Amino acid sequence: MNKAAEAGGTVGKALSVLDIVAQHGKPLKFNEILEESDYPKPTVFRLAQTLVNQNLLNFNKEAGTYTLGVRLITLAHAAWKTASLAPIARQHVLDLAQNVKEAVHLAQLDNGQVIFVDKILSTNQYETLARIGEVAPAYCTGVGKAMLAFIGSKRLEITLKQQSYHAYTDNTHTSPETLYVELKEIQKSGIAFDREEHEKGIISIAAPICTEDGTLIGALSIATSTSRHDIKSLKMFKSIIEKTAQKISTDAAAWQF
Amino acid sequence: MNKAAEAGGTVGKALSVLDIVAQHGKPLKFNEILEESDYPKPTVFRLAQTLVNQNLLNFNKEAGTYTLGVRLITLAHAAWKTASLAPIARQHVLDLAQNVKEAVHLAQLDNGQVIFVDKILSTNQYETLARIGEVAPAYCTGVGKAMLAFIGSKRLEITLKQQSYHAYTDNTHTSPETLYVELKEIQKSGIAFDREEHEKGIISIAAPICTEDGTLIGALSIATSTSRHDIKSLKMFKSIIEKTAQKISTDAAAWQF
DNA sequence: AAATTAGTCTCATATATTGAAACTAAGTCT
DNA sequence: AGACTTAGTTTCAATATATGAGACTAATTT
Repeated sequence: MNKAAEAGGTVGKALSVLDIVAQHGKPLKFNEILEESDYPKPTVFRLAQTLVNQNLLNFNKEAGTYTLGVRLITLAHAAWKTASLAPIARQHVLDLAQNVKEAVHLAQLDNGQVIFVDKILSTNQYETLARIGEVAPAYCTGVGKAMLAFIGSKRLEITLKQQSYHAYTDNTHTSPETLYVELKEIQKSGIAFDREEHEKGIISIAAPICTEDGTLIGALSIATSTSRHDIKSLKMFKSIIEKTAQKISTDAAAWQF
Repeated sequence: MNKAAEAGGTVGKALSVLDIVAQHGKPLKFNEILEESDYPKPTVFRLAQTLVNQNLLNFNKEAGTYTLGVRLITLAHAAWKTASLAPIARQHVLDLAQNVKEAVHLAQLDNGQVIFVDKILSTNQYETLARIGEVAPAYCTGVGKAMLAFIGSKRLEITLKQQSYHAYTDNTHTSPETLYVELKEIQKSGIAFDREEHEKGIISIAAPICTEDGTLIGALSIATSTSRHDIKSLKMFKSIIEKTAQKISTDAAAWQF
């Protein structure tokens, strides 16, 4: 289950421990970490110690629990600023959100997973902050499918295998085959839809963001609820979302990507 | 210069490379990393490779440059959600910002440094996002001094030594001695001020956030510019900022901290 | 074409990591 | 209480891993 953990190095093992803590999202006792880990007790113990020394993990002496360390937040700030599309795209994402008065999401692909690098919500503009960095599956989200469609055939082949095809709703793709058919359509139309595939009641329209030479760098979506829109009315946004994606693309090119 | 890098382990060395990339905030060539690093060429090379394998670094094959990897953003999201005060304090921070119509900052202390875990700006509510995770020195910021004053004497002693005492402005403390005198006052009053010590024209009033039993967990500040306020008028906010800190403290206690 | 520089690879050596087992500390049960 | 279970920590010899001087290659520069 730990994605990149099979790597031999010590660093990989340490990160697998970090992942375990991250995935649970709550303070974990040593034993809980141990059970999830593939490594023997003393090894995990030392790995945890190392991570604590490095401020990547935090050890609460009273409760005897581990949580993620604040150093990660510092690192991520730098990552977000330099390695993500977000700072470049920000103004365009804001403009789009203002324009359509709906939630706008900016995402990138990492290891077959969707990572949201920016989110602007229409109703409560503050909620946004809490959700940057969230991950979602690629095969059942608008941004995910938009990116898969333009990822290139070799990488797509690998990525299709990485997906879990869990049926979140009745509309979720449960096999690479049906997904592949839809991706072909998306390649033609340049636009992807999420038809309540990840969450009942939530739909979205998404467009890929590519560089001049066609390299995929991210995706953009307008997400809303079935109470306010349906797929038909989302199609109205096709033109504006494509234009925004285009603007982000040119800005990204200017700023060496 | 690399804080926790002297640790013997491989993980520490790898992180020191990560830090180098993070600190520069731009794509770095191998050689640039090498020059900053204390380790010999092949070692740094392999460390970088490992980090790329782990998705902590990103290697741009065309440009031959390294940037931070998106995996950090995912990790940080988890860290922010579980290990920082921000999600617990959020509503109170928002309320305070609405109330005073000035920027409100929420910070924690890590290794003698201030880390901003939440920021709400009065004017442009969007700018906030870009700055979470930013770090600042403790000895010349409102939140920093508020935290130092309540950190406890043994930890204070260590932390005072970690500060650089660089004179950002004419008002910056340049020695532990004068700083210590002010910290004593802050302990009495329970409130700290930034008198343009970090940046000319920027002042703030800050309050520590402690648990029931007096353990420091963070700090809160209202920051503004000298064009809108002076220290005297900032004192108006003493009561409201203390009340907010108190509310956050009780909420934090309820949610096991 | 020669010289310089940046980046990658090799391999004997040194070192850090490993994990079975033993141990301590802290609960649980009878 | 004392015996029993479980969680957390330490030891230490065996071993796998990381190390880095130097060699090599690729790409620039002179």
